[in-house]
Amino acid sequence: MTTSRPGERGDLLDPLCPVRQLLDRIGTKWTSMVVKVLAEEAPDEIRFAELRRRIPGISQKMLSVTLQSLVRDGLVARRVEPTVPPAVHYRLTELGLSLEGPLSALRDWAETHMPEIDRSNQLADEPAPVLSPLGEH
Amino acid sequence: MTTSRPGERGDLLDPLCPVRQLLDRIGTKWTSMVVKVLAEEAPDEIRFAELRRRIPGISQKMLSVTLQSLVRDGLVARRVEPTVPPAVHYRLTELGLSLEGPLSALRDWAETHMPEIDRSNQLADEPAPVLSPLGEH
DNA sequence: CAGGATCCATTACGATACTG
DNA sequence: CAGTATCGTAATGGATCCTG
Repeated sequence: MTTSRPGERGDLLDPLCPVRQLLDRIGTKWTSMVVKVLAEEAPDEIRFAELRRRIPGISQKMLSVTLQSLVRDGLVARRVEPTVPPAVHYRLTELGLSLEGPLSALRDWAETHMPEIDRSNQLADEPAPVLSPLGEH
Repeated sequence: MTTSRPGERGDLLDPLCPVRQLLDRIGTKWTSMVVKVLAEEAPDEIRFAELRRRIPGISQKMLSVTLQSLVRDGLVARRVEPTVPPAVHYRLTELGLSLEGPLSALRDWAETHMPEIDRSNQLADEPAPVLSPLGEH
């Protein structure tokens, strides 16, 4: 997301507190939604195409790279059935499941309070309020 | 972060679930750390320079834009003492404080489990393991 | 089916210099 | 002191085309 990862160079002086590292992973555009679907709608396993269907707007490529990242981080397990064509199944690992707690807490907060944040932004966008509105008749 | 904000165009078709919107804000590089310092080390208010001192590595500019974003979102309040030179104080709003709960839960998870994620990545980096290690003597 | 490879637009971030 | 302005770079994400 914001701190480098592919380059792997340049973050030599970063504090890199753990939460920052974590946000660099789950903060990418589709990750939180992929985890959510895996947690809430995939009791057992789910296939690539089915997962994609449940995430409106995600492209094949983005789902692919998002899943690869999650697999690499050990949050998601990938199982290939060597048929032709292949069938690939994904599920949360125990580690991934353990993340669901804090993550759903954040989701709840967001659902409750994002409207307030939106309102705050709207206020900031409006032209500066007139102190004594004499100009209006 | 990942979904547009300045452009404000192009996200016409995004699902934009609340948690995504939230992560776009708190997921930027310095935001979580600024909130943390405000929550844990600034019982009342804290000034710009003092805040900066508590966040090693942040530049003047990045602290500035991060704070502006937080103020605009209504998570942080800004108070200016009109002296010369000016003294500007920041503190979390109630909304910002209410975010601290979920956020610290995420922090705790990160401190506990990031090492596992790191190990998982190291495993992924190593050359593929030999199935029957006969080549080693 | 489940990706990989390319190309391209936008953005986030950093470094530096300047100001009321 | 607390910013703003400008510039350059790297990286994210989208669209499109190709394949075992």
